[in-house]
Amino acid sequence: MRIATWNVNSVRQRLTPLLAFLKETAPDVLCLQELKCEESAFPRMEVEDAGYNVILHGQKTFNGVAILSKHPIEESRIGLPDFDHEGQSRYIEAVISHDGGALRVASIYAPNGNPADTPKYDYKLAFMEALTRHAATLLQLEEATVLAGDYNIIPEPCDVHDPAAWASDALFLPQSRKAYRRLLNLGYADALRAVTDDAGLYTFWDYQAGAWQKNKGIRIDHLLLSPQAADRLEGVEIVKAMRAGEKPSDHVAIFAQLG
DNA sequence: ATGCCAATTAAGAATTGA
Repeated sequence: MRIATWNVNSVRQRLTPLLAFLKETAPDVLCLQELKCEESAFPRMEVEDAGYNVILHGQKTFNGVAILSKHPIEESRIGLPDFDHEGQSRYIEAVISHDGGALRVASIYAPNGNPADTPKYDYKLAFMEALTRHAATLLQLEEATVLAGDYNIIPEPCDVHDPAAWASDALFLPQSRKAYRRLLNLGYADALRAVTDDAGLYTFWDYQAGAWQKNKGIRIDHLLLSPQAADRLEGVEIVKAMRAGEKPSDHVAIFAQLG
């Protein structure tokens, strides 16, 4: 069972790379973020023709999340409980059935939060609080669960090319990192950190200032695994080559393989 | 310190992103 997450930065702009990705890597489940379109504009036919079931929560212009699955989608929820999302489509969750088992998967697009001295940062922290509450509830189900997506948080200094340059950024502020740790401390494993301590493993490179060419990246796309999922973890792969493709997203996909 | 680039909306430039 291979689960991937990818911030596509507009699913319509990224349709060709998306279909190529599905064909070449054949994920069992793919979580997408930043669709940047309403459901009616989502390329449903193309994705279904590629062999995927799809559920999504779209929104005009901004945000938007989806779950694509080769396997049946049994149940789903849109939005976090007890959270006023202010019209922003950032959370969708589904149960995927496969080989007689089940896997719960969430596709998450956490707020950026910049500039940090504005209500945008308050919203980021409020979202993380609501996500943490819900993640705690999900743990009580004692299921294999994967909380995947763009968390917009750099967990540790080893996850950013130049920690000092990001010190006052909403993605790397102590309160942001603390919110991420709080989520892990519930009992979730950061899939990448379960398999390696290596520094410099990034999932995002800015379009600007030659960030990709200079490898000035950050790690902000994460797969969080419940204990039942973490016990099945066999490997993690960041698909770095996607960033060098034609019309790339500024994010690349990351896979977790579960046995 | 700021822009650098990309996408959206909508018809030029503003907003958002990270």
